[in-house]
Amino acid sequence: MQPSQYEHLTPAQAIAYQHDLRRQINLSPLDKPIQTVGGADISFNKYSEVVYAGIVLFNYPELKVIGTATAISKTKFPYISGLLAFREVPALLDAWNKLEVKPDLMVLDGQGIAHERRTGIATHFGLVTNTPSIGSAKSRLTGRYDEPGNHLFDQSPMYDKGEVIGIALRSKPNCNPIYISPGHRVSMEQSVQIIKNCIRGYRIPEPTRQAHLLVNKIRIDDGQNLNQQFTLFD
DNA sequence: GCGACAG
DNA sequence: ATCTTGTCGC
Repeated sequence: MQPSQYEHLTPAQAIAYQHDLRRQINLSPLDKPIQTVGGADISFNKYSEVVYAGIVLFNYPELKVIGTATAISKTKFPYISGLLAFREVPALLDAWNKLEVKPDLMVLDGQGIAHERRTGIATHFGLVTNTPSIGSAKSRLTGRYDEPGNHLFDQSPMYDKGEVIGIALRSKPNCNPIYISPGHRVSMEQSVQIIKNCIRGYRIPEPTRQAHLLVNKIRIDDGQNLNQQFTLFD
């Protein structure tokens, strides 16, 4: 199945595809230390099919920005809880394909295996690109957990059907936790450690945080261009 | 049937 | 997710 064809899938077909993807997940630990990480996110205007995708590359663990890539495309696939990847991955791949050099690992805004079928957007993206990936979500999709303590990096495991599917991590005191889960080709423990190394005083880890700022900027800029074009005619 | 429900 | 200013709390 080609991501460019996702918009033609029915929800039932998308779910069937997730069952297929699930069998390909590999959560064995990374064998080599990573030197670069990428953060990805998308943005869009309410009621619009236009999506703005962006990826920011950093060296690791210093986290200096070493590159970016963006893409603007359209999607017909609606937002359906549990099927987020079918809406966002195609646009992210457009940005991904523009990168001169691919990062050793990607951090996505959403779940990895902390998903009812273990196929959150981070897992989906990791499988499609055959790249190690981690999911860092701002809210819970599924799984039960006890609230982690209120100190930096306090954590609590998330369970679903008897297995640990993620970690609720206190990335900043007095803020809600973030939900970390491996996407593909990285272990649960490594995922948490890498995300902790990407926290820079904000609740959201730097890769995803910078990607979010980037896509919002290109979205606003794009809106400015539209107004500018109309202005040229009056 | 009811409540939950990534972005 | 997006629309948006001030405001309560650490």
